[in-house]
Amino acid sequence: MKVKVKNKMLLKDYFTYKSKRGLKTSQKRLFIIDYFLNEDRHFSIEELYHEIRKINSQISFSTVYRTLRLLTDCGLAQECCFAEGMVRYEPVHKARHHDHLICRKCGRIIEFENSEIEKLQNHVAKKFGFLVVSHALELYGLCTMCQKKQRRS
Amino acid sequence: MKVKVKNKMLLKDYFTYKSKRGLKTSQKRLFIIDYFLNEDRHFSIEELYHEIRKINSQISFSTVYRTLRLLTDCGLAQECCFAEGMVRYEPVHKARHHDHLICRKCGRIIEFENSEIEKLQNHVAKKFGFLVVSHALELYGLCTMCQKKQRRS
DNA sequence: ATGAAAATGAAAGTCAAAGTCAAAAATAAG
DNA sequence: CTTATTTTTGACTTTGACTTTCATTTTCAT
Ligand SMILES: [Mn+2]
Ligand SMILES: [Mn+2]
Ligand SMILES: [Zn+2]
Ligand SMILES: [Zn+2]
Repeated sequence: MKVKVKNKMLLKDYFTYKSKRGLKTSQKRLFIIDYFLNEDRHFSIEELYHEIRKINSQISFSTVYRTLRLLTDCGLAQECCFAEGMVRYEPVHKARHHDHLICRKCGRIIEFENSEIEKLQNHVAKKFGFLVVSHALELYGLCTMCQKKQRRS
Repeated sequence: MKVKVKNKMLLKDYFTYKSKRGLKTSQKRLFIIDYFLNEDRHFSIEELYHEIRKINSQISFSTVYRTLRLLTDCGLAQECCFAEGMVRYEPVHKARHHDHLICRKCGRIIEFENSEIEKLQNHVAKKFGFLVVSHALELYGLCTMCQKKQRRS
C-alpha cells in the first residue's frame, strides 16, 4: 500500500515535526493525515474513522485516534469541544482564527470571524486583569434550512 | 433528619415544579437543593457530592446527581460544559445571562456580562440567516493571581 | 396509621477516551 | 540487499464521567 499524497504543501509542518522528533511515517498515517487535511471539516474521531474505513479497511480506530492527537501536537489540527459531549478535530488553516455557528438539528457548522467581538473580549479580560490564552465562542441554534423545515411541519 | 432551609425564597420555583409533577420532597433532596442554591458556585457533581458528604455523610452520589438534573429540569440550575471534560452546574440567578473567564491554572471562574458582544453575536447570526437558541463564550487563560505566581517562579 | 407512589443507594452498565503490549512496518547500519 | 533497531499498529483492556437498575426506604394523601 503506497499512498499518493494529494497536496504535499499541507504536510510540510508534519514532516518538520517528524524530523525533529525522530518519527517514522507509515503509509497508514500518511493516508489519514492527507485525507483529514484535504477534507477540511470538523471530524469526530469516530466519523473520520468510518469514512476512512470505506476507502481503506485496513486502518484501525487506534491509528486514527493517535494520528489526530499527533496532528494536534504538531499544530496541524485543533480540538473543538462543542456541546455534544465529544471532541471534534479541525485542520488549522494557515489562515486565521474563527468561531462557530452550530445547528442543533442537522449538525451543520458555519465558521465566522468577527474582530469586533475579539476586541471586546480582550477588553473584558483586561478589566479583570485576566490573561487570555484561548477562547471558545459558539452560537447554537437552527440553520436556515432547518428553520424552513420546521415551519413546514 | 430535618433540614432547616436557609432561604425559602430560592426554593419557590422548585416547589412549583414539584407540585405540577407530583414529586415528593425528601429531606436529603431538600438539603442538596438548599446547599447548592446558597453556595451559588459552579459545581461539578463530584465536587458538590464531596462537600455535602462532609456535612451529611448519609447522602449518596446518585442522589446528588439526580438532584442536579432535577434542578436543571425545573430551571433552577444550568449545565456548564467548559473545556474540562466534565459538566458543571450553576444556579440560574433570577437575574441575567452571563459568560465566563476561566483560569486554566487554579480553576477560578469569573462571570461577566457584555451586551455589546451579545449584540454583535446576533448580528453575525442574522448575516447567516441563523436562529440562535443559546451560546457559549468562555475565555481561558490565567487569572491575576496565577499570573503573579508564574512571574515569581 | 396505612398503603400507593416516589426517592434512595449500591451496584452494574455505557461510552468516549486513553493505555498496554506483542506483532508488523519503517528506516538506519552494514 | 540484509539485518538490526526503533517506531507504529491493532486488538484488547482500563479509565472515568456519567446513567440506569432495582430492592429497600421514605414520603404523604387519605
Ligand atoms: Mn472551524
Ligand atoms: Mn456562571
Ligand atoms: Zn441545520
Ligand atoms: Zn488562577
